[in-house]
Amino acid sequence: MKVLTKKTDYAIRALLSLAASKGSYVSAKAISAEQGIPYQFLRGLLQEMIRHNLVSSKEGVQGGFMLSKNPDEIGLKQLIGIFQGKVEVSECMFRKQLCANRAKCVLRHEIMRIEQVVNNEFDKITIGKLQRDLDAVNALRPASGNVEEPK
Amino acid sequence: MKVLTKKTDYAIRALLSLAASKGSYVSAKAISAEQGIPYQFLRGLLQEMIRHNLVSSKEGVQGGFMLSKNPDEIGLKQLIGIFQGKVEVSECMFRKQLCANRAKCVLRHEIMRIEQVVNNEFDKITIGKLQRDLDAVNALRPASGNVEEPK
DNA sequence: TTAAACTGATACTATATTGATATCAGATAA
DNA sequence: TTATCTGATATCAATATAGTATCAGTTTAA
Repeated sequence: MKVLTKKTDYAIRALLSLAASKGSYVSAKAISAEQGIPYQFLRGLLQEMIRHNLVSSKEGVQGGFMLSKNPDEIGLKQLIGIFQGKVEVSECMFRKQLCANRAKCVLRHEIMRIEQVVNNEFDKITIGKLQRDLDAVNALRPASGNVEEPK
Repeated sequence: MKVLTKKTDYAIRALLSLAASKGSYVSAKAISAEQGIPYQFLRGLLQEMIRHNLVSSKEGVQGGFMLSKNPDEIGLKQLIGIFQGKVEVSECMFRKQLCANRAKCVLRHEIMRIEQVVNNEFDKITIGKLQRDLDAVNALRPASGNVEEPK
């Protein structure tokens, strides 16, 4: 059971790159190189994030992408929602009718509680928070800089 | 992001059927009919659960399956582990080397906390607990019995 | 004024996972 | 001795995931 797919993972990293270059446009090519994300794949993710108003873009030379929100307003809950679909227990929940099986409904009740907890936690993890955590880590081990990419 | 796949869902229901017939063997056919689970699919799940010592079987006429553990000792955490793989953040976690990207590691730290919370919660939900919840529900609305299966 | 550096949009492909079906061999009870 | 079961596999379709390719259009700067 993978919690984060590549899409979400890459999206987070891309947003961290944008957050680090606050105020200026960063090209997909630059993000791709910096974060090791397949270029065309990344482009798709960026387009998706434009559609959700997380980033804005500028075409042409010197163009690229920029955050269109405060990093603290971009939470993992939303990103997971965009790239992996809303966290849900099972399809059963979307049927407007009573579950065919009572057991499932009992289960559902239990799990919806967990669902809420998980969503709350994911919501608390924002790009802003990750950025600060990242800075803290880098401050502790300044020698490694941002290289040290193991092959 | 689906929390429970059909496999886990079906497995839970099958175990509830077995828990309800404590002490006697229940055939896959009976479970299949009772819970609306595709017969051969269910058989596979039951075999898998035998391998994990959750149920035992008896071949031949009047044969079937039986719980080989106390219902309170079968938790969702284990079932999810069996049918969906252990809850994990991303593949990155299994690499014995440092993550290529620092951000991912920061993220990982955050998410491992959630992972723990989720696992603890899932562990608390056992077949025994669901069975009791189910009984409580049925006691409240005895009129509906165990029919009322919407087509 | 045009070439290079960009994004927008979309179509496509490969692989893995999920959900499900089919078949045959062997055990067991009536 | 046959109908009712499980054991063990093999196969398959649908969907999701991950990644690639292409072409059109925009913008800057030489």
